[in-house]
Amino acid sequence: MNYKEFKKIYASSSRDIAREVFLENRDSIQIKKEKTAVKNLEKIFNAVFRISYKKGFQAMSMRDLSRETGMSLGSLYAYFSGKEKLLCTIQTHGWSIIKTNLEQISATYENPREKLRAVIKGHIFLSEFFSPWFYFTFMEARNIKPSELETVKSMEEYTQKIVTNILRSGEDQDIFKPDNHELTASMIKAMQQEWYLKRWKYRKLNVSVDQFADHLIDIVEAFCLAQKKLLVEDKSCR
Amino acid sequence: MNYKEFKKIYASSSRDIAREVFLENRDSIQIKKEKTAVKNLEKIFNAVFRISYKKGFQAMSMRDLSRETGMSLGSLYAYFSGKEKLLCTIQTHGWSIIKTNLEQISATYENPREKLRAVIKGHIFLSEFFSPWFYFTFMEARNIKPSELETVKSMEEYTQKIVTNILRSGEDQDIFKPDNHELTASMIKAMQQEWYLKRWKYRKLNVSVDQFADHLIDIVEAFCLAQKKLLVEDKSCR
DNA sequence: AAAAAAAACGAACAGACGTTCGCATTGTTG
DNA sequence: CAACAATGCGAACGTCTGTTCGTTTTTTTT
Repeated sequence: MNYKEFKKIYASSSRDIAREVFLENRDSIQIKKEKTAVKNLEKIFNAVFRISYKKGFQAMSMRDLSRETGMSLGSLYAYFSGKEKLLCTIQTHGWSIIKTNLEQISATYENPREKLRAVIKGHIFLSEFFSPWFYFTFMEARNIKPSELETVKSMEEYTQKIVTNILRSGEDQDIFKPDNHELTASMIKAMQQEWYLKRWKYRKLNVSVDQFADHLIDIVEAFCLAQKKLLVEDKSCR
Repeated sequence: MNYKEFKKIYASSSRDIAREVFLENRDSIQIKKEKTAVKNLEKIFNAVFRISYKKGFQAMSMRDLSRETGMSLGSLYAYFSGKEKLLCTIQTHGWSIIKTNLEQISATYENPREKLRAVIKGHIFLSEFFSPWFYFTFMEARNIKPSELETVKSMEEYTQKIVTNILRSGEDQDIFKPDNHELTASMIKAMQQEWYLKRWKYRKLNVSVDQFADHLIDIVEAFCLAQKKLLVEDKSCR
């Protein structure tokens, strides 16, 4: 599967995401009409991402946000009870996007090698598709208050566990070689994060998301596959 | 080389770093006596790192810094002309630490395989030793003003180029297999960064810096070494 | 088109921010 | 132990912050 095919299957617009957030927070949002609320939520999120990317969420003032969205200060507070709540909503929903999609992808495949490929690629393609959400979720994580922070950290551990488990079950079937799979999973995650944290670099290098994902999989398989399988190139599930 | 040996060779205290910063900025610092200045600079840097780690540099107020250092607001401004200057000084010196040490390590070895190992390990050991500097340099990079930002970005490219060049010269000597070395170097860097960005995770997993570095080198060599060399384990330069 | 509901507005407020500066304290020199 | 320089101090200033709320504008309903 390449990114183009991926997009066809998992297509969902930023409008769709805004609608999800609206339905989840209907009680705390003062706007009744779905159409109005969704339209403005979308505007708000995009503005937050644009400003935060440049100077960070803390440095973004509500007046910045008002200017960028074209909405007044008063209006903004009809959509969120405060700046803190806004941050928290984006964080929570960001993780929910990652979790939901990754679980679905993981459940689709049985064979560990295929599964590993699918999950690695899936994560990268997701981060490409929801780039601002991923970037924001990572970079602004430390700004949320301690009570919510535990939720976020457990999410982080959860997504890593998915990869660890694949490696472990692959080892049981003699497809992957034995090793410290927690550590390997961490490394994989670090390389996946690279894609959305340093996107500007790869645009400059003219590296496509497909190239990046394939390269990462090559590295992982060169290390993880049991030796005897190493020289037998399996192009079938590429 | 392991971390313990590394520390012996490259030992320098946070006091030493403070002295370097003092000597570099003697004209903009109002304090004349080296002993006083260095002592307080050290206090200031440590306080900045502690606070910034928790809530970020932007969110740190000068009153926070005053409280954490035990110095008055007025005193702080004798050491730095302003908050912006403080950020800039730490950023600049952080990169200088990385660059200077990495160049020295790189120059020590000739053989590409040894050189690659030394540079990878060196970077990780450096980041362990100067952990707050590395973390701060990465996480607060986007807060510096655009004019200085180019300097920082070129530093980033420079340190990556060191690895790219090793891979290239290794390919010429048939030690490494041909590939997109820029991309591989990026991946290596991403994994190196993982160590100082997520240090809490590895403390929890009980993974030592030596284990981490060795694991990373195993991954890199499994992928980079030319096939015929792959099964011949070379323990000599571990 | 009148009445009611929903949404948008932005001046105003209290508090926190970075920075300054006149004065107090400490350390050094003759 | 004066005299002086060096350093430390924190109240005070203007600006910017997040947030509120009475009002106006827009949309929907009658």
